[in-house]
Amino acid sequence: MRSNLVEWENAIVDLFTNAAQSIGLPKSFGQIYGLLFCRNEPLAMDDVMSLLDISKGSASQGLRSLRQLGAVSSAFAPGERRELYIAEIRLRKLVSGFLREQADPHLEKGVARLKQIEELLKNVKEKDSHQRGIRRFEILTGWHRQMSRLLPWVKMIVGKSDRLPKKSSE
Amino acid sequence: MRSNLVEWENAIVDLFTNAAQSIGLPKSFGQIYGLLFCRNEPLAMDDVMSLLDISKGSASQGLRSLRQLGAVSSAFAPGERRELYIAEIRLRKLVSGFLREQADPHLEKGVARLKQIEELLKNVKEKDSHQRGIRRFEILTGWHRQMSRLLPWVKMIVGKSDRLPKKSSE
DNA sequence: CATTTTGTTCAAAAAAACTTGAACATTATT
DNA sequence: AATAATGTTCAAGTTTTTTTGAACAAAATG
Repeated sequence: MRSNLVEWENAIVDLFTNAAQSIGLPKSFGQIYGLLFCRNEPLAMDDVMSLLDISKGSASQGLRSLRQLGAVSSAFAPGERRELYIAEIRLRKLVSGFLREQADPHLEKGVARLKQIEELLKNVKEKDSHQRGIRRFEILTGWHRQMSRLLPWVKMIVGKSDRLPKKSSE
Repeated sequence: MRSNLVEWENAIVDLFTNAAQSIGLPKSFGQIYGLLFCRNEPLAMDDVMSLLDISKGSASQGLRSLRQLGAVSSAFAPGERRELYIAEIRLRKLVSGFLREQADPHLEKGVARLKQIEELLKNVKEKDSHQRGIRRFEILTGWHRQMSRLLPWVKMIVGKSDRLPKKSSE
């Protein structure tokens, strides 16, 4: 990574770049979040662009999506016209934002799809096919229920001891 | 979807096609799993290819990966030389296979990356940067611990009432 | 052992996802 | 009001991922 950042910052940006990709987010989102995560002071979009060598478009879209995910929030500074950004570092918030924006919508689409399948099954004439379809429908319905139950638990569990004891004073 | 399947089967294949993509697996994996999920009898690779209109390569790779994920297993039938496949329908198995193959490796890579960051921090001369880096390292370590704790819970919770009560006899 | 059946591999083609940058919009400054 | 600063959008370009299919390997059959 060609760069403007110190070594350990680069390593962290890399770490988040990978993490982002592994949960299905673009590389640039990871880079941006990683950079903000490293810094104590809020950064402007311009800073993000120049420190990471990414385009205006990526920076703009990345910051917007990260804000929507609750992974980044705006900060204000006196005598500063530009919008400034800081990383959300509470894991609970990150996880719940991610689930809200990514998992929940899928579960909802799931309901719609299940309904559609149920409809289709009503028009099935052959007995065997119908019975087989009903069985599959029931299985999927069960899965859906279980996943719906799971998410709240995840949000809870991850919240437990979120904040670390502060060793180094800051 | 141009096809050889009945309507409701197509709808289910579609559902899994989407599900696969949303968890970062290729479309074709979803199609294959979806097809097997619909059927009572095991299918051969040939059947998968022709029923879904996908290439040999996709079928071969898809079946292999699905087996590795524990989402599909081989079945044998008398007087059949080809290998036959059936879908694993226990959600617990599906989830734990997915976590084992996808999440666990990332957590392990995470440990390595954290170690690397820790190393880099040892060479940091400026006090401020060092302190900031240490703090970030601690946060990441905490996150890692929490995620490691979470996964076993997920595997547990999804297992609870896995099998549905059988309404329609089959 | 030649042939057929079944399955794997992998380079090239196709498709999908991401990034860029220039044009546009909006709001502040002079 | 003109200019400058900041931010958004989106078509086109780039990169990455997925799919295809032909060549190859392995095992069964005649």
